Amino acid sequence: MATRGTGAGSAIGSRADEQRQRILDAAVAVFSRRGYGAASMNDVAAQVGLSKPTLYHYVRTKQDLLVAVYEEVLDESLRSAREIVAGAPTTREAVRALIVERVRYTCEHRDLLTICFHEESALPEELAAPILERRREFERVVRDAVEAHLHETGRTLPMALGVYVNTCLGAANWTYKWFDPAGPRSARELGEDVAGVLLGILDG
Amino acid sequence: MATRGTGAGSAIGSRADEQRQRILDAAVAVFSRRGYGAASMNDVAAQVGLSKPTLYHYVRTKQDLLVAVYEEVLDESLRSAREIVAGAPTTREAVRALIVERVRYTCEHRDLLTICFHEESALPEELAAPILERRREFERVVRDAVEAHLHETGRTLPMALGVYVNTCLGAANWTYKWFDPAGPRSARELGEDVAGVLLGILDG
DNA sequence: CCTTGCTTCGACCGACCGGTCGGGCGAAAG
DNA sequence: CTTTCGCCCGACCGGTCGGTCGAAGCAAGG
Repeated sequence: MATRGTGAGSAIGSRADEQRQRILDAAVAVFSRRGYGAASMNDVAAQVGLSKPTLYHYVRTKQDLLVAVYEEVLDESLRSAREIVAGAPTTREAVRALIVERVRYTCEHRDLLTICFHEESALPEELAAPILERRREFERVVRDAVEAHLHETGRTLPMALGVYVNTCLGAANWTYKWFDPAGPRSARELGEDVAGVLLGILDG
Repeated sequence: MATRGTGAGSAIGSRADEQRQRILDAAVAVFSRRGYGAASMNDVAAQVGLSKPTLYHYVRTKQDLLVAVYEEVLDESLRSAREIVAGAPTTREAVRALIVERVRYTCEHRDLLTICFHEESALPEELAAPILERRREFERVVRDAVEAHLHETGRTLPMALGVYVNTCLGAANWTYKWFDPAGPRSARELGEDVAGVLLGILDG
C-alpha cells in the first residue's frame, strides 16, 4: 500500500504502477515490431530488463497488455474528439480539427496505432465487442460533425456520408505507414495538408 | 511429369499445381484471419483438408506461402497500374482510374491485402528488400501520373506531391477495413466515390 | 535479533510450433 | 501377378510458447 512521489511533482504513483507502465511501453514496442502473435513474453521481459516471472508479477496475461493498448488509444481518441467538437468555433473547423488531430495523434504514436490496426482479430469476441463499440462511437462523433457542417451549409455530398467519413479516416489513419518523423513536416503540419485534400469537396 | 487437362478447357495444370493453388488460397484465408505469426501450418492443412506432412509435400516452408502472397499482389498491382496509365485518354482520367482500380482490387481481395498490409515486418530483410522496391515502383507510377496531370494543367498543389499521393493511396487502401461486400455499392462504385473525394483538389 | 512483505528469478510445466521421416496406399505400366 | 511412383499420413524431432512454482534477496518495523 506504500505510495511514493514520482520526484517530478506529478501525481502519486506506486512503484508497482511505474513498473507496469514501463512494461506496457516495452510491450508496445515489441508488439508493434514483431506483431502480437509472433511476439513472446520473453521479448517483452528482455526489453524491460526483467525476467519473465518478474514480468508476470506485474501483469496477469499477455492478452491484458493488448487490451491495455486498445484502452489507451480509445480513451484518448474519444476524449480529444469530443473536446474538439465541443470547442470548435465553426462546424467546418470542427471537421478540419478532427482530421488534423487524428493525423497528429496517429503519427506521434505510431507503435500504439500499428497494434490497434493490425491486431483487431487477436482478441476473443468477448473482449473485442466493447472495444469495437467504442471505436464505432468515435466514428459516430466524426460522422455527426460532418453531418452538422453539411446541414448548416445546406450542401450535399456526391457520395454517401459514410463513404466520405471512412475515406477521411482512412487517409488519416494510413499515415501510420508513411509518416517520417525525420521529414520536413511535423505531424501537425502533415495533418493540415491531409485535411486540405479531404476538405476540398466540402468547400466546393 | 504427367500432365492432365483441367476439364474446364483452360490452360494445362498438373495435379500438383492445382493442389498448390488450393493450399495458397487456404493460407490466404488463415493468415488473414489469424495473422501470419499466430497462424499455424496445421490450420492451413486443416483448411485444405490435408495433413501437415502432405501440405509440406507441396510447399517448402511457411515463409514461401507469405512470399507468394506478396508476389501475387505486387504483380497484379503493378501490371494494372501500368496498363491504366498507358491506356487512359487524359492525364486526369489516368489518376482517377488508378484510384478506382486500387479501391476495386483492394475490396475484392481483402484477404490478400490484409496480409500485405499487416505482415511487412514478418519477412526477413533479404526477402523484404525486393518486395519493398516493387511497392515503391508502384507508388512511383501513381506519383508520375499525378505529376503529369499537374504539369499538363499548369496547376500546383497546396501540399507536397508525396503527401497528396500517400493520402490518396491511404484512403484507397483503407477500404480493406470497412468495405462491405453486402453493402449497396459495388467495389468499383465505391472506388468512384473515393476518387470523387480525392480529385476535388485537382479540379479546384 | 526476528518477522513481514514486496521484488526478483532459476527451473520447470504441458502444449504447440515448423518441419521431417519412414512407410502405407491405389492406380498405371510391365 | 509384380513393380513403380506420385500421393498421403501417424508419429516424431528439437525448440519455444504462455504461464507457474518455490525460494532467495532485501529493506522496514518491531
